[in-house]
Order: sequence, then structure tokens, then C-alpha cells
Amino acid sequence: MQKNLVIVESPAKAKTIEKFLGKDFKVMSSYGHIRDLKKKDLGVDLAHNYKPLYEIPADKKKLVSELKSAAKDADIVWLASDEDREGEAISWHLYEALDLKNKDSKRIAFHEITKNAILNAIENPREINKDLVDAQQARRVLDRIVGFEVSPVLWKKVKPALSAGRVQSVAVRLIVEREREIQDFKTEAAYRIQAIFTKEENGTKYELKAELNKRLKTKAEALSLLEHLKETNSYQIDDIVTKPVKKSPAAPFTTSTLQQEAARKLGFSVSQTMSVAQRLYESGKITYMRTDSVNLSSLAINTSKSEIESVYGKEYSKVRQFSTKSKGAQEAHEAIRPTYMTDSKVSGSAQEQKLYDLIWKRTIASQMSDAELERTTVTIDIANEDDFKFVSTGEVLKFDGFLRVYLEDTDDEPADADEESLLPPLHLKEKLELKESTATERFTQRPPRYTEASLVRKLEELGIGRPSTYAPTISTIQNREYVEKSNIEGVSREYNILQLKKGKISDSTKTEVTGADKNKLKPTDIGIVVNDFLTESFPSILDYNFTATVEKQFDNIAEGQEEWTHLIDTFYKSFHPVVDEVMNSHTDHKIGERILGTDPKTGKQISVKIGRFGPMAQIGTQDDEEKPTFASLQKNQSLTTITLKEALKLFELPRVVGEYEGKEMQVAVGRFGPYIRHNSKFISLPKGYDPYSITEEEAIDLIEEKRKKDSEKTIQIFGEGDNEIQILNGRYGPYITFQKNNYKIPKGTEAKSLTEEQCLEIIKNTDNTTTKAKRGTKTDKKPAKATTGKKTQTAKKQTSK
DNA sequence: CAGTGAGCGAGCTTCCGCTTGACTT
Repeated sequence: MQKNLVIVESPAKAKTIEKFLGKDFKVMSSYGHIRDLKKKDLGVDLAHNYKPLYEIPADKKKLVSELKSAAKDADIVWLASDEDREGEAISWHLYEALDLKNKDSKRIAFHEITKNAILNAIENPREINKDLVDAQQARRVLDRIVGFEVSPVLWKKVKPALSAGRVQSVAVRLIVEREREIQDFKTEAAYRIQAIFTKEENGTKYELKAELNKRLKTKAEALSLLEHLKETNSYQIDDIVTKPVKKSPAAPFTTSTLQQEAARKLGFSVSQTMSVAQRLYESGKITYMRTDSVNLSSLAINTSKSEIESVYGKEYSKVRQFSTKSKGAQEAHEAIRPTYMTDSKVSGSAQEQKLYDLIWKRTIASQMSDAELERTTVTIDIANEDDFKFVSTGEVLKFDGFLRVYLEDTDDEPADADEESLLPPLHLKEKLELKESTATERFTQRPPRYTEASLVRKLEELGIGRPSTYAPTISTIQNREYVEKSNIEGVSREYNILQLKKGKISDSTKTEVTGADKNKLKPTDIGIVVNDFLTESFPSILDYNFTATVEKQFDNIAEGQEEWTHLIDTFYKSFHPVVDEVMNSHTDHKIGERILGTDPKTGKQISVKIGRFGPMAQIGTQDDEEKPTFASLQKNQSLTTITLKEALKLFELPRVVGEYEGKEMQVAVGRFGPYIRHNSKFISLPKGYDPYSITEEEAIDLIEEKRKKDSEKTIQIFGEGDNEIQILNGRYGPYITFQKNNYKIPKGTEAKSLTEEQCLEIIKNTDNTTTKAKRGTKTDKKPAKATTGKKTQTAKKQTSK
């Protein structure tokens, strides 16, 4: 019907653009890429100069045929995907897949979604930039070759179904190396000397807090200083310096900075931030949320300016243009900002409102004046002492500027620096009285573990990964069980305090908790083993600069200075032989194996390594006549640190603790912790019970307790065996369970009064296709917990035998 | 949902970057 077909990447964008263009234009969306390398095998024809073998993925077939027929009907097809490497490739794939050779098709691009920008783009169409497309093909093919050649090496050498890649493997490396730094970190103690001085002026008493200009290494030094203070007790203000300080607002949000601030200020996970932002974007409240640009459109700058001037006054406004400094940024979009700067609040869920508020404030603040402070530094001289002085600083806010709206948080661990505050009136050469002085033993801080958001920041800094992949990458390395979010309990540590007060020096000890961590990324044994293997075998790929180096070469291709196949050829010729060599290299021990010693009972070798189901210990070797025996490591144990004694203990389980009702009670540790098995039922051991020492009586009590709880859970039971219908009390209220399916009880129905017939009715009326479909997708998808994958594997094995 | 695990078979797993979807016990 319409003469013109415009194709953009995102449906939300299509909707807005259609409004601007009027009825001669139909706007459709490609939903990102429409073609990709073959899903199976390498997808690159090595024998024919690395020809990429493209296919339309199954879930895109319908869309592509719709686009194709719409293109057929149109006079002109406008390819309006983003103006970056990936966007250019999307246009080219559309051109090829929709068969636009004999059609009038034009490539256009716009950075802002405004009527002017779009009309301007339509007046200035161009050809598809094949060099840029080739740069994308090089990127795509390189990633495929790396991923699909290195992963199989891991399957063979470490464990099936593992993965390696240009981005994920480096992300894991960062986390492993940080953990090593933490392990190797040696804390150093030093004494921090603080003092409180007093003075009087016009009948008012003032206090002044100050700190010694140096920390003292030993207790003896600290003590001798306090002794000196006690003896001389004479202090005078030596210097007062006041200077203005300016603070400037941070740039508007990119994907990465939004993820960081939402984590710090709102406690959102990286993926949570993205899905909330997606909803805000789809409802037209914010601009696109996957961007590496800090640029604001002139419209946004102007509306911010008038908003600031009307709400806060002219002196709060300062127009700023930010420039992107992150490596490899492609800047196809604007920064993340509110669509309408005049809306300081929006409707929606609590999360949406909070995230929007953050985005609004950050954007507004970025267009506001600097905050102006006055910082005063006072130096206090100690009589008969040349090396040491006390120093006190105070800050006065002269003009709040952008601070009125927004201050960026930092990731730094809470430092023990005092908050800088207002100083009392002070004069040069003035004498002060010492009220007290305290020497506190302080320790250097170990490096922090990465959070999801700080890992994203590091990856961005290294130019690794893209806004659209930060969240998925973090999921991948956790799904593969290379890293996990851990809660680490701290240990308590003593520290020493010396205090001079009223002419006496006291010495006391206090304790503090140190090393605790919550929700931080920590490598697993598999992560450590895989990382060490990869960094040794493929050092160039694991190099932190690998991406940055190849990005430069992609740029050369984009500028037409190099053939993309030439780059890939050079890479492959040096890379592939290494893969072959590593794959075929024979080692007499498995990757990551540690030999701990010999079993005192049998004299056989005890070792630990990664097995098919994760880290395990084993007695004996495959060369022994008898088969070796195995035991999984427990959750809190690690391949790298487990001792012979701890390993031997693992083989004491499962253990029979006794009998109850004529059936054995067996204790063991499973995936969900220690449990008792009795009459083929499982009962978890609550905290405080040790599977190695639990007694028969304790076990019986726990079984009885569990039975009591279960009976409270059950409301009614009908039938028996396969026809058993249970009405249970669940987390979300009562529900019916029948043949391993759960059914909702209609609102307003009393669960207790249901009859068997009514239950069957509910079961019959529940749309079974949806529950089945749900189950289908669940197994199709990546196993959320690794168990589904393992289950099918073992099941297959058994049937084949 | 808690067991498993060292060699005949057969075939599976895997990358990075663009996009959104359909779900609730």
C-alpha cells in the first residue's frame, strides 16, 4: 500500500518514527540481526577464503518473510538501522535476505529520534558502506573461530559443555586474578594518630579535630610520640591555607554507568537494571538504554536548561557537552536520558520510578553549574618536634550547584577518613589546648572483589564487550559455573588503641570484623582450572589487550585499508596450529589435578581434580587393579586448598547412623547440603548438625519433625498412587498437585471444602497446553541450574547400556 | 531436588552482538 518502507532495529523506535513520517511511510522493525552464521559447526568455509555461511535463525523466519513481502509492495525501502558496525551489517543482511538488488533501496541513519533528524536523514541517503560491513564480518567470524575452536579443547581436557570466548574468558580471568591478589595480600598495620584540640573565644568553647601528617609504623613509635605530647603539651597554629575547590557533575548515563549507579544507589543487579530500563524505553519515557555515548541531543540540552532555570534559577544552569572516552565506543545512540526533561516523575512500578528518578537527576545534574567549595587546611605545630605536625581540614560549601540534585557514588570501601566539616574560628600563631590524642592501629585494605557492576566497568575500560552484552556475559560466566556470587563471612581481628587523656596514657585492645563480603564475584574451582589452562595455552587470546588490538584492525578494514579475509587468514594461520597442538598434547595428569598424598589404610594415591560433575577427590588411579573410588568436594572446599586430611574425611560419607521403623538411616552431603535418607525420603540437616557426628536419636527427632511439618502443609488428600490428588499449603497459598503438575485454586474457593470431584474439575479446566509449553521451553533453554543438563546426560548413558 | 564419575559404540555441548518475548508457582 504505502510507497515507502522504513526498517529500523527496534519496534519501539518504529512506533515513534511512524508518527513523524505520515501515511506514505510504513515503518517496520528487524528486531536486531536477521541472519547469523550457521548455528551448527564452524559456520565459516575455511576452504573458500573464510566465506561466512549465513542462515536465518528459526525464530526469525516468519519476521523475514513478512519484511520481504512488505518490501515487495513498497516503491522504496529505507534501511534505517543504527549507524555503527553492527547496524551497517544489519542493513546489508536485510539487503541480501530481502532481495533488494533490483529495488530502489536507500541507506539512512539518524542519531536522534526527532522529526528534523529523520527528515534530514531521508533527504541525505547513501549507499551501504561495504567496508564497515566487512569489519563486522571480521568481528563475527573471529569470535566464532575463537569460541568454537577453543571450547571443544575444554570439553576434552576439562569437562563437557564448558565454553571459552574473547569476552567471557577475559571476564573470568579478571575475577580469578583478583582472587589471587586477595589471597596474596599481606596486611600491614600502622598507627593513625588523631587529636582533639580545644580553644575559647568570646566565652564560647570550640573543638578542633586533627590528624598527624604521618602514620607511625610501630607501637613503640606511637607510644613515644604520645609520651612526647604528654611532656611538652604545647601547640600552636602554624599555618592556615584557604583555597577554592570546584566539583563538576558526572556525564549523563551510558549503559555501563547506569548499571553501576543503579547497583550502588538502588541495589539492582545488572540484568535487573536492564529489564527495568527496557520497560521505561518501551513506554516512551527514556531514550535507548543500550548505548556507549554520553552525548545529549540539542533538544535535550535546551529543555534541561529551561527546566533548571525555572526550578532552581539561572545561576544553576550550565550547558555542557560531554565527550565519550571509553575505548571502542561506537556512539550510534544518545546517552540514556528522559525523553521529556519536563517530567521529573513518571508512573509505573516502584522500580521503574526509582530508576527513572536516577536517570532524570543524572541528566539534569549534568547540565548544572559546578559546586563551589572552600577548603581550609590548618597546620598545628608541636613544640620541640620537627617531623610531625597535626593537620586539620574543613570544607565549606559556598554554592551547591549540581549537588543540589545528584552526587555520584563511588565503589570505594568505606575509608576511615573523617568527614570534612566546618572549622571553628582560628587565627595564625594561636595556642591550642590538647584535650586528647588517640593512636589507633589501622590495617591496609585488601583489594575488593568485583561486583557485577564493577566488573562491567572494568570490561568497558578495557574495551571488551558492548552495552548489549554486559548483562548476558555476566550471566554466562555464572551459568557455566566459572564464578559465583558469594557471601563470605569475615573474621574478627584485634587492634590496639593508645590514648592520651588528662595526662595519662592508656593501652587497650578492640576487635573488628574484617574480610566479610556480600554478593561479590568469586571464582569457582572450575573457573580457576579453566582460566589457568587457557592463560597458559592461549595467552594471546586471554591477553587483556587482545580485543583492543583486533579492534584497531577492524577499524583498518572499515577504512578500506585491509581486506577482512586477510586479517582472518593471518589470525587463523597462527591460531589454529596452537589449537591443534594443545588438543593433541598428552599430559599424564588431568588439568587442574593435585596429588595430596597416600591413603594410610590402603597406601593408594589420594588426588583431587575436576570430574564430570565438578570438583572431586579420588582414592587410587586408573592404573590400579581396582577401580578408584570417588567423592565430591563439599561446597565450602576448594581444589586449590583442600588438605589430605579433609579429603580422607569425605570418604566417610555416606554413613549409616542407625535404624528407625526397621529402615536404615543414611547421612550424606548432597547438592543442597547434608541430609538424612530414610525410607527413600530426604530430610535436610538444619544448621548446627554435623553429618559426621549426628547420632541415631538426633536423626529420629529430625525425621519426626519433618513429618509434622509435612502434615501441616497438607490440607487434604484424595486417591492413592498415580491418582493421588493433594491439596497443599504453598508459599503462594493453597494449591492442588496432581501427577507432578500444580494447579491454581480459583479465587473465592475455600481449599478445605473442596471435594475430589471439584478438584478433578479444576484439573480438567486448567489449560494443560500452557503448562506443557512452559515445560518445553524450560528444557529448550539453557539449564538454569546445571542439573537438567546432567540429568539427561546420565539418563542417556543408562539407556544405551 | 539430594544417587552419579576412567576409555567401543552416537551425538551433544560452544562464540559475540543486534533485538524482544512470555512468564509465575
